[in-house]
Amino acid sequence: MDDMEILEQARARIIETKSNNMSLYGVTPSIGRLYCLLFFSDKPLTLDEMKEELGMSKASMSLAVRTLLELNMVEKAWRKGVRKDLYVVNDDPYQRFFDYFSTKWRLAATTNTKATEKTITELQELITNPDTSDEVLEQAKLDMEKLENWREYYDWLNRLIDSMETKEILDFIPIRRENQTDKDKPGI
Amino acid sequence: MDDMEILEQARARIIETKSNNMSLYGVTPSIGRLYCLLFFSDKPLTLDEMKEELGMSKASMSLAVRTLLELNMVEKAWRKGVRKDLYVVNDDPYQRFFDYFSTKWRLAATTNTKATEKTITELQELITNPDTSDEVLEQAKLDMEKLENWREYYDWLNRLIDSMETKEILDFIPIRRENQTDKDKPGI
DNA sequence: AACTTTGTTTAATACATATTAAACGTATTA
DNA sequence: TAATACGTTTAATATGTATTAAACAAAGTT
Repeated sequence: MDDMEILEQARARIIETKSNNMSLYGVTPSIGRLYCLLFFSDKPLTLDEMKEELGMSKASMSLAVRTLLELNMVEKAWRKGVRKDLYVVNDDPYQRFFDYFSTKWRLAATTNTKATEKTITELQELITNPDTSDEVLEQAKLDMEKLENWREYYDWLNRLIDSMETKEILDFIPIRRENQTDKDKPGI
Repeated sequence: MDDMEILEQARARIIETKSNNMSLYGVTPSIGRLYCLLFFSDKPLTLDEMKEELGMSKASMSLAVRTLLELNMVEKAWRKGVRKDLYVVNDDPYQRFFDYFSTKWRLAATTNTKATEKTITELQELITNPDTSDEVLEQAKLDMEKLENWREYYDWLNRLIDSMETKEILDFIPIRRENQTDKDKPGI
């Protein structure tokens, strides 16, 4: 096996693993493979190049790229004299992780909070209303307790997402730089 | 609209919102509805009761419950004299969140770390081998840099998941208790 | 042991989503 | 303005996953 084959095989392993695990970000393996293609590419790619490389249609590439753009996993690039749209990976895994939370999870937290608060208000009215039957009253009280527990959790979740957006989370879980050069090390 | 209808409608809103947002946990809306059914139920339910309530087959309920069990979102319950299996929700949203990370995300982090480290080793050999062609050598060096960046990130991700498993994350993002009773409050 | 009850697996079906070819709109070039 | 290049949308198809009925296995009851 020559050296080029070794390199290809090494990349193939990463692509295989990565494109499957990307289901955690809610994307399909084929979108994951596109991400990996861009990841290993040393230059921005066009839709035609992607289509060629992955053997898929241009329409698929267009949709896949849009998905990755929405997740902030790829970015548009620009090159003088090139009319076609070019794309490169956003090669910061931390940012990718944080962006995912500040879009998808934030949306869920917001939606849930709204529904929960509206419902809590309604239940409150039901509970204070003297016409409410005993059976419904008891159920409403139980539901209230559960929903307030959830509301508290969504508040916590929002603060967790805040800490990712502001990167304050890195104060708590610091990045351990590997090839730390001398000038980066704290002084004696 | 009588009080029972108001209660039902209130629950319906939560169920609607929640069962859709649960796609973040990688489960389908129908599994989400099952989770909500158990959430609002004031007693453990059997497969037959779930099937009845949601109008689905017993086989579906069996599969759905297993999925929720794997995610630690429901637990088996037991009642004297009841032969059928009983299930209740694990009603701790924080725990549910943490469990999700310590299973799904941990698995991804572990898998990716292994693939990445194995590949880094291979690339290292390729780089130190004097027979490697210049073209491959250059590519290998670029790949190395990217992969080491990722390895660092997986290390960070693992430590984040650690902090959820140990709940140390709550030292950084504390829970804001709402109906805090006097005895819970810190002394003067 | 024979008969029930309960939960799971299997194989078939229904449903949803990913993918594509073709039509379309828009910008660029000549 | 006509002609070309490019990306997106649309409508149809392919593929995969969710769901179910029926067969099966395991445990409980008589």
